[in-house]
Amino acid sequence: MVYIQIQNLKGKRPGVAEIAHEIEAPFYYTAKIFQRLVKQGFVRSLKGKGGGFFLDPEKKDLPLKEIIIAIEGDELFIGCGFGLKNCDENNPCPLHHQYGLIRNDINQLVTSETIQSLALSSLTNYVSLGFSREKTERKS
Amino acid sequence: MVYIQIQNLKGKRPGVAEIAHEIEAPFYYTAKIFQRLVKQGFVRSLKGKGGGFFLDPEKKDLPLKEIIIAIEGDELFIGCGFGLKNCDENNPCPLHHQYGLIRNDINQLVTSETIQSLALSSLTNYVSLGFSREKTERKS
DNA sequence: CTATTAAAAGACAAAAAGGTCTTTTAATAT
DNA sequence: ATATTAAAAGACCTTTTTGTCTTTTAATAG
Repeated sequence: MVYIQIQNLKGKRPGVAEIAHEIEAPFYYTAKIFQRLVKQGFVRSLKGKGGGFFLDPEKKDLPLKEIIIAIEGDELFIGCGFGLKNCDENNPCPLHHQYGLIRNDINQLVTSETIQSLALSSLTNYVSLGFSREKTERKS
Repeated sequence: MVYIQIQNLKGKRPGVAEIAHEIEAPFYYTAKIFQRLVKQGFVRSLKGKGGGFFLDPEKKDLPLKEIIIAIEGDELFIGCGFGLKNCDENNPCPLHHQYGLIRNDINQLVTSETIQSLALSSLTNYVSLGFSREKTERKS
């Protein structure tokens, strides 16, 4: 989704083949995943010539966290480091406190960053896409 | 494994039924997992009356990291936050730096903690097992 | 209107993870 | 020795994840 938004900001709409190549995933598998994302409303698509994927202007500022929760649930953000069901403040597992600090940082990261913020920083900073090895031109 | 060591420190050797109950996992599934851990040398076992699982004195001070790597590889400790194969310092993904900080903390945690250190802190501190809801007596 | 392009839908299939059960082996206690 | 206990081994099954392919639908260009 970040890659799509980066391309959108450049006025392009990438298709399955392009996205699959960038993230080094199989074509058909990537296609299926985006079918789900479109159905869930996170991404929009256009068929036919010049078609491809793009982000709804209202969705591009969603924090990563909401997208992750919609796709795989909130276990990462609230769950125990050992995966115990009964672990909480009253009944902490041996890793409870220390893992809690890390989990807080994860929450902080995915709450403050959005598809748009990551896309913009990829374009603004001297940071290549991470996806492919194409060279980014700097603004200067 | 931490639960086993806690029990070992109390002079007991828990069996599959007890461990499975504590971690709220199915009996047979738990049994299979420990068969693997025994085969890999992380845990030892004794059959028959009074039998059960216990940690080799030499293994109980292994950092969690080594155990995790042996079981599921080192992806968690070196991998990209977005799961990209091509992501590195020269070609960073949009999350590279920020996720790197979190990954460092994870590495720090699993490098400094061992089965023994966690077992001891469960027994020493006012910290219940996290596993069951049994009350811990304080030392005082 | 027709050809072309590209995603959507849905059927399949392979592989991995999760889970169950039976039989065998190795301890211990009597 | 024998009975009992408990893990080891391995067969088997179910569910989920991953991956592939064909057909259909929708958009655009000419």
